[in-house]
Amino acid sequence: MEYNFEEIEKKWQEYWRENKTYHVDIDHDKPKFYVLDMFPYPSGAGLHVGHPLGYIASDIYARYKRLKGFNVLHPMGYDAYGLPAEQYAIQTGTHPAITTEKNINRYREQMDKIGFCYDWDREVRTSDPHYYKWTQWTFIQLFNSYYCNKCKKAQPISQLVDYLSKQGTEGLDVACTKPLSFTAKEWNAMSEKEQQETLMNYRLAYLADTMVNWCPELGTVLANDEVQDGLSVRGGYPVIRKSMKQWLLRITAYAERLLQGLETLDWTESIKDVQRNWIGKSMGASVFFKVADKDIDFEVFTTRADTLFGVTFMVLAPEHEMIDQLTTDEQREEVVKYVTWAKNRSERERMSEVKKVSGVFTGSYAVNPFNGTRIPIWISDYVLMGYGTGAIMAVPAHDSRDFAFARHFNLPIIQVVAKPGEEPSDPATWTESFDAKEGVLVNSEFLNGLTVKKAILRMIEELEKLGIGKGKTNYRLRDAIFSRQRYWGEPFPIYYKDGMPYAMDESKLPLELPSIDAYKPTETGEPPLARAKNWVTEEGYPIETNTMPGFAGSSGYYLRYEDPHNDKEYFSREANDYWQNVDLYIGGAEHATGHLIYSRFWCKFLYDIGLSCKDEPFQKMVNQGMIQGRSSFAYRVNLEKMCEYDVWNIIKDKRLGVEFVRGFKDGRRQFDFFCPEKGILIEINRMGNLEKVAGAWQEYATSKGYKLLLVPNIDVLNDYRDGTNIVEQKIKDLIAGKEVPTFVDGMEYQRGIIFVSKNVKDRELFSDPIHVDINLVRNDILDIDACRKWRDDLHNAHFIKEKDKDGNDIFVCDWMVEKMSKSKFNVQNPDDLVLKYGADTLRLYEMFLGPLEQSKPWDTQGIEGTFRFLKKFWKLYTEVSDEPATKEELKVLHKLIKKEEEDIERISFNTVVSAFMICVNELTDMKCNKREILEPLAIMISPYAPHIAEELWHQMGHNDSVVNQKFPEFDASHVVENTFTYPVSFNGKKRFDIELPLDMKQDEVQNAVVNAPEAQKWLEGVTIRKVIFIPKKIINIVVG
RNA sequence: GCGGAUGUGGCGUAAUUGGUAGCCGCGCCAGACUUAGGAUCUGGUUCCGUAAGGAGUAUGGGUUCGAGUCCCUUCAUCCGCACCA
Repeated sequence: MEYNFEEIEKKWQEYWRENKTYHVDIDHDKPKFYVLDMFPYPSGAGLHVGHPLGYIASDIYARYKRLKGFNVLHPMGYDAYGLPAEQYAIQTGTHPAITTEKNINRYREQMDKIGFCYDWDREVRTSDPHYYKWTQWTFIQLFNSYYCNKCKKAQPISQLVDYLSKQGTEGLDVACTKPLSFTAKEWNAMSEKEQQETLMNYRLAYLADTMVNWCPELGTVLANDEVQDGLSVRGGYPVIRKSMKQWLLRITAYAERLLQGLETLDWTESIKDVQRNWIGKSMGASVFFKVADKDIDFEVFTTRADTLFGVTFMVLAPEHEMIDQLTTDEQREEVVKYVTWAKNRSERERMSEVKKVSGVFTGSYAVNPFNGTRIPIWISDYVLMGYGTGAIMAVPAHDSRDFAFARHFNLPIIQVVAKPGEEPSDPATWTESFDAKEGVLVNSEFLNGLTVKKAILRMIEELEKLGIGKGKTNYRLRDAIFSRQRYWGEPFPIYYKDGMPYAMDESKLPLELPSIDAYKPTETGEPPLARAKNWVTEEGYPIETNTMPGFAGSSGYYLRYEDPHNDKEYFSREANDYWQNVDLYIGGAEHATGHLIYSRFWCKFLYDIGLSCKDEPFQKMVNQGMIQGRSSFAYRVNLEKMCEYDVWNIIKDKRLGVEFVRGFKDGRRQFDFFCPEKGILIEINRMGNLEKVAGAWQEYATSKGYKLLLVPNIDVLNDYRDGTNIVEQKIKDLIAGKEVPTFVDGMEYQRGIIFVSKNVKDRELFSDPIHVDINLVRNDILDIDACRKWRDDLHNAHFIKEKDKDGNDIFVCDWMVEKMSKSKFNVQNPDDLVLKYGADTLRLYEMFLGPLEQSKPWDTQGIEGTFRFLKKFWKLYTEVSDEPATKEELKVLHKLIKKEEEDIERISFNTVVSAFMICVNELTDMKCNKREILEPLAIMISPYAPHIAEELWHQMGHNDSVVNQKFPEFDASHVVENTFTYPVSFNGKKRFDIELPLDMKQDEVQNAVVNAPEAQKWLEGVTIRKVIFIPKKIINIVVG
């Protein structure tokens, strides 16, 4: 019987659906395992072969764990809110829900064909009110919480209100936007509105005026990770900085926990590094500097308190609030000019002109607290308001940016750190700063002689003693902007009373997204929700018109899968106690600073309020690499270049008896070829171009006494096609002194693209590669007929072919690895492959391609190999016998059991496919058809190729699903050997093999090897110095 | 500039702890069968060399009886971050 994958796959997909094979429930008799794929956004383009890579890997892992006795949670759903559907809505008026639904159905259809073991009963969609009810609910909890720095967790805001009413801000240590200071009396005297305003300083979800990334084109605000190089990641539209009232999440409160938590996670170092970098913790000191002749001071943040004696100027960011106070009257005009200029620069300009030094002097001086030196205070945009205090102490000797600034404005440079063992030198002679992370302090009074590390500590000590500074930790992480001026997102459960926001009562949830007439912002620039009718509470208070960003719904989705139909709570205690967090999370690495950090924050908050039993969402994560496309190119002839090339081949090297030169120039005139001896000028070009210049050039030629030959490209091409050699004949006639018409109209030129095969000689001199559809190419050989039909403009294309070794004409294409994309005609669609080879082949091949984490090109041909393997596998089961298996057969099986277990556990899926192939090759050679081998083998391949496994399992007489079996136990006794074939090396170079019993002792082994006939040749004339014998590994004889 | 990753046949890769470099597959070569195919099967396939043999895991060096693997140097490619004080 043939391997009919089409029938088999359809049959079992239906069976699994009908029998709810993949439905899971809490089962306290089994350990749980949670395998999750990153939440997909259902884009309109559907899946290409790169998308299912991670899904197949997680599916294999999930199925494997199930065979190993785990109760495996493996759900799938959709991150259904997103910009593309909304952009489409704006353009066409189609409700984004309709577009999204359509895309989801397409995704689902594609996924179903691949045979995943998702429990679809648990599917969630972020745009479903049953789901976003809990997104809104979580937002309310964030709104009603603050972060206590002492107990290091979120607390109810009511507790803070209580505290403030009793003690004011005295002794308060909580996360806030700005440190405030007031007494209990003052607090109690505040109006309700004032109190609400004050609380905004502490809430974990708060409303504030912020500089945001505003994208006018998209009409919305974007998060930092949604902007790249001043352009929106989605769409590539310009982004400007703008101040707007926005909802923010106080993620900065969790900076330290987000950083520390990384240590407990089994993620790649590179992703952890990206997150560490994003959080950007730096430990240093905050120092207050007094301003000379004024009774004010200002604060700077530095990580290098040790270099305080090297400070020769101060720099403030142009947005610094004290600029006005610090600017002297003489400097005012210039300062205002500079600040205005700096503030109006776009983020893009500022970033692209990083190297340009600009700045202005305020006229004021700060005072060095230790030696009283007056330090000029400058303003420059190389200092950012958003980091630290927006003011720095500049140490030009040891900071490259300060150095550049000092040199530009001629400010002094003082060296305070010397390289260990080196004398300080004159900074005036330096060409760059010495960014000394290690070294010994000099010119620094009480710090002299200390190492950098010790000096920092000592300086902080001194600062604290004087009460003008203290050790401080700074984070680069910013609070997450949580408002979007869009329609297609979760509405905020917030209404406004007296201009102050209030959270709705939880009983009002979900607050459903209203329908509106158009999806654009209003004429007055308000978000689309402002178009909704009656967008007010029952009491008539207006409801927030912003919606939540994409990461709102995707931050806690993995928890909802644990209890997706719960109407009463986000998820039940019971479900969460059982399923806990995700054990294995598979997805791309591109979410490192977005989803993966927001989810961790979300989780930690839910942990703090006692909802999630774990404070990290994804215990182990694997980031699959990208699948790249293998594009095919045909070389397209550049007519000009080719014709010149052809003619040159006729005349070069005195082939026609006279010398020609290429590229002859006379003044502004330039000709392709020139023969000085006979005075012949030759120019090759398009007919049209030749006609234009013919008159003038003829005149020039006549005046010089030259003969002119203008050759239309077409003549050269005709020579090429029919070998008439008219061009050659013309040139010969000219040389012979005959009269030749300057140019003769050639035949009618049929416009058509000319292609040239890859290995045609000198092809690179006259052709350029263009993409051709990979479906037209097989083994790099182009199907010319198909290519002609592919595009209208190729109907009459001409192909210059080459010969293969049998003398057949073929057209060879070149290839290149690049991104898989429609425009490159290199997209492989999983549906097509499933149709042609079946899902099992596709699954195996995607894994076989290489290590999951690595990026690799998709080889269109390679899939045939795995297809052949499955056919070979199928054949093993043709007639299953009940005879007992032989020792060798058992050994083959158990080798595979061990290999598969070990490799799946270490996420090495590609090597398992190889191992299957080796096993099947060996069993085929042995003609093995024993049930004792084939039954466990069917179970073992089921994670990879579930359909064929299920079919064969049933064919062998079983009525239950292969999915519910147990993974076979490895029995080491089947693989023990009593002999080993040792490689014998001389001086580390392997010379021959020798089979020896494993229990042989060193001296016996030595004897056997030295006396082996193959060894004699290598022992001749040398002495044995040493014999290395490693049992079961190698024998190495050192001779000399 | 900083940080991370990767570099092995024509191609994708394998070699799990320092122990036979190139498993498995694609492609290619030869053969068998054939209704002469983009089917199937068998054998071969790192490079140089007829061979014996030699060379060989980006580069140069080191440690070791032994290095793709460990250490140092340089180069290339990819990714992330970037006036972050």
